[in-house]
Amino acid sequence: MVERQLEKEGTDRHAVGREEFVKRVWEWKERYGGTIISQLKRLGCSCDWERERFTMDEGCSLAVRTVFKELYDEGLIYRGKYIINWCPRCHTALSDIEVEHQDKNGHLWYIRYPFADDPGGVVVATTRPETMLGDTAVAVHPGDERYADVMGKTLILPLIERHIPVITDEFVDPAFGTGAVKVTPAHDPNDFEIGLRHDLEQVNIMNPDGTINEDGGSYHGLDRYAAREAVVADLREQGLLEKTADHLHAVGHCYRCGTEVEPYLSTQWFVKMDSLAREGIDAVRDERITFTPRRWEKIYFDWMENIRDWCISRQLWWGHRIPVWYCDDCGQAVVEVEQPQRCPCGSRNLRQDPDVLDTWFSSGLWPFSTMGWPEKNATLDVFYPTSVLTTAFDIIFFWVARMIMLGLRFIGDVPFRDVFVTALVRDYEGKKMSKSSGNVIDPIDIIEVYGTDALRFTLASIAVPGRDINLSEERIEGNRNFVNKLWNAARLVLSNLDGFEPGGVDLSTADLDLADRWITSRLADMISRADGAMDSYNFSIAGKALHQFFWGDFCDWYLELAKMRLYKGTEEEKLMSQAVSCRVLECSLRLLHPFMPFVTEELWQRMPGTGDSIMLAPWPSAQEFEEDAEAEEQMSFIQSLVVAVRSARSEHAIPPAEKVDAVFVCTDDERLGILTERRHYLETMAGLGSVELSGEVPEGQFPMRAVVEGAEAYLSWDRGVDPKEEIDRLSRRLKKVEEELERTTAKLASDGFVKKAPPEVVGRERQKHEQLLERKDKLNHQIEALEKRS
RNA sequence: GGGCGUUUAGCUCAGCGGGAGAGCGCUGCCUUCACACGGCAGAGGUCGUGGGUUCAAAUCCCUCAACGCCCA
Repeated sequence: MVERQLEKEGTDRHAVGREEFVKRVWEWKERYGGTIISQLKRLGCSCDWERERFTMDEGCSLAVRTVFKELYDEGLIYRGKYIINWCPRCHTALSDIEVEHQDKNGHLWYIRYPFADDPGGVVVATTRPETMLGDTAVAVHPGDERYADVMGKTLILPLIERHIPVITDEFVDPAFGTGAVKVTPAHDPNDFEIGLRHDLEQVNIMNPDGTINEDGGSYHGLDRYAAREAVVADLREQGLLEKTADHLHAVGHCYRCGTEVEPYLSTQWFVKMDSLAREGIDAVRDERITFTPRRWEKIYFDWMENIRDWCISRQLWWGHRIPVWYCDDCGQAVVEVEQPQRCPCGSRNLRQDPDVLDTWFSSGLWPFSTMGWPEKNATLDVFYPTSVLTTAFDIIFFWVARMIMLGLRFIGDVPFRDVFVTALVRDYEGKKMSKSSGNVIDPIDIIEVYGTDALRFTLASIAVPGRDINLSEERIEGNRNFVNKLWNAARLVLSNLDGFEPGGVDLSTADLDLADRWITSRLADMISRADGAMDSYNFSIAGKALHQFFWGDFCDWYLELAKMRLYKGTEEEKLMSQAVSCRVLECSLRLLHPFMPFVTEELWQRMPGTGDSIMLAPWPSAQEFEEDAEAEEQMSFIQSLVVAVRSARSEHAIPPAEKVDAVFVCTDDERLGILTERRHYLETMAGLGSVELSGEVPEGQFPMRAVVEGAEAYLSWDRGVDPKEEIDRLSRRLKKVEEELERTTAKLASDGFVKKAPPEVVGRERQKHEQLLERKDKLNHQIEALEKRS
């Protein structure tokens, strides 16, 4: 960012100098570094802010120097001249993973290299003709018979006129191009390896800025792209360009600035990876560390098993300076944690290595450098290892793998137990958000419109492990409505607490109403589902369970029924209802708190008998509530009748305020008893006038009818209902029942099913079949009765 | 080239061996004393294609197709 700023000012870091540049980066950091922290705070993240750290802090710096020295003394850090990835714009080396590959349409140029002594020559194919200026051999596969007679011959490198040998190497793919490849040890990683095997000269033809140097002959001074055109033009003129073909190939780009990366021969510092990687692999293989979802472990293994030494030096000015000093007098390199005063040879002429370390080198130490390491201390003892690291997949290589390796090496234990790989938040079309495509959603903007609670609940409830999130505003809006629902439900509960004393009712011994027992049981069930989901990082399932419980059970049924007792009940009924409402609401708030921290805190503190902060309240346990199968079954029976009546009313467009008269018929005494006891539930929830309960089908008109499991409803409305419409309505229901019956009949008729399926599955199917038969029968009777009368 | 993921209601996605689901959108009714950012009811799907395993497949295996991602 600072470099971009300088560019706008028409200057660059070389012009302002190292000291000034570093000063400006610090200024930038002071001004904008707080952005992410303030975003986290707006999101309601309850971190221990006193422990906030920055990678360039002095403590981290000491850890970095200590690690460097230890690894150096052990021989795991070394300096050498190798092919690295070079960014000609940043003027620095990059590690392998800092290079991003993109497929590009290029060309494959076929170039003839003439023999030195004979007529003819060898044709090589290349995607980068300009690098031929640095060629020091041509290679073919040793088994390639086409080239059997040219192996060992000498060629003349066109344009440069250098004599180069034809060598054989297993690496060459006979199927690619002509089967003969040019070898440029200083400008291609594979050629570099070939060069070492065959002791070839390494001719570097490029300057650090990507222009051709004096070893590039007449092309000296041209940049690499201009040089390519010039080389191709000259070859064509000399008749050495055999042909040009279109070719798609991957081109590496700098992950910071996007410039095409140049494989470049230079002296850099490296970390030997094999032993570190092996320990890192073992830690995951024997499950001292577990990834969620598990499939990321495979990605981790693939990378760790094919890892190459890590180039850690950067020719940048911002970062931890490499703790190496070179003696001007004896040439020795001195590696120390603190700046040495003199060289072991006695000289005081020491110069520190100008390079800095890869930022991921210091980041890799984060789990312990932030806890005061290398000093032994209580923080480290208590908090290392941490329980879970949450991150996105694109950071597994950069950071997670390195934290694991360095943690194991320096602390002797894994830095964390679980690695939870979160989904990536993409835009509504599933595109990765990026500044260049302008589809970035700033969480702060969303928060301004919908609130943090809605955003958090949305992210959590669509976070399914292993799947990316397409974030759309509609979805957030829906959850903003849920926050609103929560607020209003709480308002209802809190505004009806006259005479209520927290703790005044002992719910464990109280004589609870059916609705109370039912909601408590539902709550217990929801808690255990949510708990299980959270344990396995299934936030989506947990969020849905909470949403369904709170809106679908608590608001739509429990509170509607509670109103009856709150507004018109006896003093005792009112108290009971207040107590249960409060208890369920309070518990819901605690469960919802991780998803919606702000609204739950606000409401919780308004509730009677709660403490200072919901953040300090214990997590609810399903054991606090009783699962009550009987209450659930009775309630669901009543619900089905209510829904049946409401359907009939709605489909005949009877206004909600109008009362409907009903006779409910149950042949089963127990069910009849339930209805008798809870007739007021039916009255309130279904909008009924006169209600009669009976063991027998009633005489009379009853133009609306309904069948549910175990009961029938006969309804009439004083303003009349068209019997024809009712016949149609019931026939539609009948059709559905008959369709389902066909399926169950076929299933039960199958010998294989009855014999081989588990008995409980067959039993369930039989029961379902019986119920469908009963419903079909009753619907038929009802339709017939209506037809007779019309 | 190697690997991974996705394909289910108009849209966004859950479900991953025994009853096709949610949210949004849509249709109808409702200014009911917490909430119209609401209530009630409803329409809508041969679960990408073609095979296989199984008594049973959206769910497991294989083929293909489309889209996306990672690595080389």
